[in-house]
Amino acid sequence: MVRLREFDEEKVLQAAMRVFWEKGYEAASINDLTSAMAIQRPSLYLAFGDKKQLFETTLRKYTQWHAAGIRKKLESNSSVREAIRAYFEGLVDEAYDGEGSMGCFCINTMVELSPHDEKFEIITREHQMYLAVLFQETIERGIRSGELHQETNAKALAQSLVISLIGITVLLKSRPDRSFVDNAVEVSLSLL
Amino acid sequence: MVRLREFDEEKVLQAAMRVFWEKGYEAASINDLTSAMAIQRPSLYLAFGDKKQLFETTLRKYTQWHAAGIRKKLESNSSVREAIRAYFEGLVDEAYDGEGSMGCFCINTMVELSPHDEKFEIITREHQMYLAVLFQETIERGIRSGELHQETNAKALAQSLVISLIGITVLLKSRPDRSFVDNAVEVSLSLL
DNA sequence: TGCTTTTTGTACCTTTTAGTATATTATACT
DNA sequence: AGTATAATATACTAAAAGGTACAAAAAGCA
Repeated sequence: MVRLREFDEEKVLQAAMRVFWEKGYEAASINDLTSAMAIQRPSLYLAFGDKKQLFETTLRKYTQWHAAGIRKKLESNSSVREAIRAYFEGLVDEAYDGEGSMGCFCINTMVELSPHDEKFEIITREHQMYLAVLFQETIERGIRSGELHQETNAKALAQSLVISLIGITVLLKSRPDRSFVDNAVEVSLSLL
Repeated sequence: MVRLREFDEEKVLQAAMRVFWEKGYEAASINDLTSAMAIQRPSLYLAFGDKKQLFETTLRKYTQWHAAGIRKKLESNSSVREAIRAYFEGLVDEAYDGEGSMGCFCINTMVELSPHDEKFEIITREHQMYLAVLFQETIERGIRSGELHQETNAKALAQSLVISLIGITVLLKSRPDRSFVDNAVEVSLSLL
């Protein structure tokens, strides 16, 4: 029965994600969203619920996409050191190439919403924990292959890398001298 | 000549700072501010300019206060390792003692405003650079005293500590298991 | 073809937003 | 004491916010 959606749900959600990612939850207005999504206001409410629900949907999409991207990059290099180095250096390169990067939607949400909304506290925490597991598995692979010392504390090291990742991503927003970030990356990698 | 202010500028600025610190720039309304400051709306505009100007004033106050606090803590212990450890552990303790901590106003601003407003990009960048200098001076003191190796790269290490500080402060907003943060602190301190 | 059902577009609602006009009050100086 | 001056309080404005009512439109099925 009946009339079907005229828009591609996947595409409009991606447009909404981009708006929330760039502006944050509060600063993104419904008008910003409907413009970017190219749908009418009632269609938004009908298809995705209110602003908070739409935000949650886009954030969940983001965390899945983000985690998959990191996993792929970490698995793409047989050398664990090189894989992790490439990931960190890629982040930095992106930030200093032309227009700069957009940072991390999940980190933005941790700062803006997690302290005031338990739902987002949980979503963001679980994402960071998942990233830590990805790093840990990568480090354990390096231990098995003999690339890293047998006594390496994979879990603690992985958690420390997640902390560095967050710190770098946030600091990049203030556009510091590249050497600042390069040094920090080098020190972090020296732990491996 | 004439009628004098009925309010203590220092106190009301502190109240405003607290509002912006807790809620962020967008989510803090003028009503929130005037309530917390216990002044009337036109008094706010007359004394402090518009919302953005007031925000900037409170942020500058914050960075001064924050830097002075860190400096004092780092100088308060003759052992450099112990001073830095105490600082990081104090942060974590605060976050897990009862109601949790409020994070860092400057970091919040880096995430919310720096990407969209050059003025805040500069203020937040300079604050982080200043913190890095404070850590660097502390590390150099440790090198001079013989507590740290002569070959220690004080600058790079200090910058890495600032990155860790940011990462920990942000991650704490998602209330992760304490062991996560404890491990990351331990790894960071192992670099000293 | 016509009926049912869901999406769409227009227009609207209420509340809240940042910011201000104005009149009143209180003080310091003449 | 009276006057000039600045801060206060009340009340307001215009714009924008999030959200919705309702009628028109479109598609599957009888």
